[in-house]
Amino acid sequence: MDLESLNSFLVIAREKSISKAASLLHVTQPTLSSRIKNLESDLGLKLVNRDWKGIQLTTEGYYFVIYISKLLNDLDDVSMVLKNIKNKEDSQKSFYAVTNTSRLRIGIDSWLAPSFSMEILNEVQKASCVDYQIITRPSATIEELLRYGVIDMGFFYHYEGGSQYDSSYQLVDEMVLLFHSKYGSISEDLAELDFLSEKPFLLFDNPVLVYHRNLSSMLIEQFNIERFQVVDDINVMINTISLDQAYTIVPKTSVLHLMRLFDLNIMPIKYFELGDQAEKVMIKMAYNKDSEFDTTLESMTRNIHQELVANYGKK
Amino acid sequence: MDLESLNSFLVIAREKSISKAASLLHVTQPTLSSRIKNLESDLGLKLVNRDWKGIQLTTEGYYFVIYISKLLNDLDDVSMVLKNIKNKEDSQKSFYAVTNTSRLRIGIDSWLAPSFSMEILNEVQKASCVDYQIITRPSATIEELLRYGVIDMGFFYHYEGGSQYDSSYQLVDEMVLLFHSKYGSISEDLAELDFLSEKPFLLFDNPVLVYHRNLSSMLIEQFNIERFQVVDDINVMINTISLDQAYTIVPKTSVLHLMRLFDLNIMPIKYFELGDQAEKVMIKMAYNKDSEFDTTLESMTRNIHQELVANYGKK
DNA sequence: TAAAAATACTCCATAGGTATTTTAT
DNA sequence: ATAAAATACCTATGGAGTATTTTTA
Repeated sequence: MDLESLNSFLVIAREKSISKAASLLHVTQPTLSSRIKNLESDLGLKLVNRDWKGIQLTTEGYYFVIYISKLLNDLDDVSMVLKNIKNKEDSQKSFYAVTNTSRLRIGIDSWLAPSFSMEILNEVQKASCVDYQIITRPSATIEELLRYGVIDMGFFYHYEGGSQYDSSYQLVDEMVLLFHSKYGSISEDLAELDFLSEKPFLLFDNPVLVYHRNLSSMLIEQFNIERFQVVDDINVMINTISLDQAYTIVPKTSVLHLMRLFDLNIMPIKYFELGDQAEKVMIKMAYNKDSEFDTTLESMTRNIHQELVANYGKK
Repeated sequence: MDLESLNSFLVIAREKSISKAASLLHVTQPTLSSRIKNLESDLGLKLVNRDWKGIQLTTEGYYFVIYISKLLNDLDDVSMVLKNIKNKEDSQKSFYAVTNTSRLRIGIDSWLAPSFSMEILNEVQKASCVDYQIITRPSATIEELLRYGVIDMGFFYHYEGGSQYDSSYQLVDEMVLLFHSKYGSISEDLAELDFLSEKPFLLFDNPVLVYHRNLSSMLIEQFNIERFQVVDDINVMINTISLDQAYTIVPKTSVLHLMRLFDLNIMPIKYFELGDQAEKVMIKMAYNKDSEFDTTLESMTRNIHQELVANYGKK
């Protein structure tokens, strides 16, 4: 699987014709033909249906386009930014700030960032650390960056089977059920909830959120969920629920920053902590022992952990 | 630039040695040497500094790692999801929902989604359209997906030089200055603001947000901003400002869903609409004329546009 | 001198081209 | 018959290997 093929696939998807795409890309038709053939065999599935009038995307092809187009755009953008750093000296000042290597780098999982960044920023401020940078990425990437030594501290969801950290603290994140506030306060027994069958379950379509996907599969079986609605952004999720179009289950921390709004009834959403009725997820906080900030990091991580435990409770 | 090289670069970055990376990747040292050499010449810059003890990342190298690691993870995840659709039949039910082709697909820019999704979901509900999907991506991707015919309707920021749409409505988004509420209500004259020089400017480090980058460069020149803080997530941005660690400027729509919290003083943030003092950005709403939903789309888009204008004003 | 990376050179795998066949209407 | 994609086959580029040299503490 190479970038050239991925781009070719996008052009083919747009033109709905290998021949047209070929002339646009200044290559021959058989070349493109074999490119997507290779792509398909790499993935182990058909991306397009061939037909004498041209081609059309398969279900998988549609799904692939939606992700690949963002991916290639992202790559282009990063390359462009890097090239601009070198070329344009008028943007130097601001990009120096962005790329400055000597600052403290803290990575946070994108779902944890809305709530955790508050305690983290507070602690950074206390340590009177002026040059720092918060990097928000999916958990797997945060773990990787920590291993690479590119970030000094990381806050992320940890799945079983992941690597071990000696220099880390942890925190348990439990699941909460989110639903429209017009439904009465719910009892302990989930099976009694009527909207579980009336409304669709809001499924998070983000390939990156492995744990959410696994969790969903589990729930679907456990509660025999039949109807689904799909969403890929937490704000859209919140809006969907507040319009009573669906219900869902998320890790508590991802909506912690919103709970005050739920409680004050500023947002018509209620939540129910599932406790042992759903699998919990583990949050890890680790720092890089090889970092130049080593001693500071140790105490910062400990303080942040204490702060988080105090604010969000449970172990 | 190919995926193999990008992955090799990550392993080299982690191992801080070409030789070690080579043995891990089961290739020879000269092979890897030439791979990153090619990568560097593609990008037109040095990613690593060579030295007799091994290699270390340049400033640009650091920046690149942070983006590339997410990018490759994303690609792996998408491939994995697609493979799973085919293989595991137990996840069929939920993934059918995700990949179902016949539903109405609506794309929204990630920054517009928190506020716009409310009106859009409302309209979808009114049209009693049960099978729909909201796709959240950067504006450039939304435009592309619309052109590909992969989504039926799109809401995105439009930059000059972009393509034209006959089937579209538009809306002007103006800039707002965000700062801690402890500062008094500000006058019309930005030059008088004391915190403009006291606090750092919060820069959004997201290569995807071209318009924000351009805007920043403009402001930096206009107000001669010297100090910067860097952020890559809107929630972290809000938290930073509410801790009075910085101020910033964003398109109004991206914080519309939070303004009520600012006004009610639930969040200690004030905003000031910059009006003509900063360049405005254009929001486009377009639909796909070739879609099977054609007639419905026409009226839906119009209704949503009316609704948005009524709620968020100005043209 | 030693450990790492760069260079020089060779080879072969494969991507891409040309010519042709297949397919479906 | 036609317009598109697939197949067969050939060619040549460039990626990967081996052997060697350069670099610097």
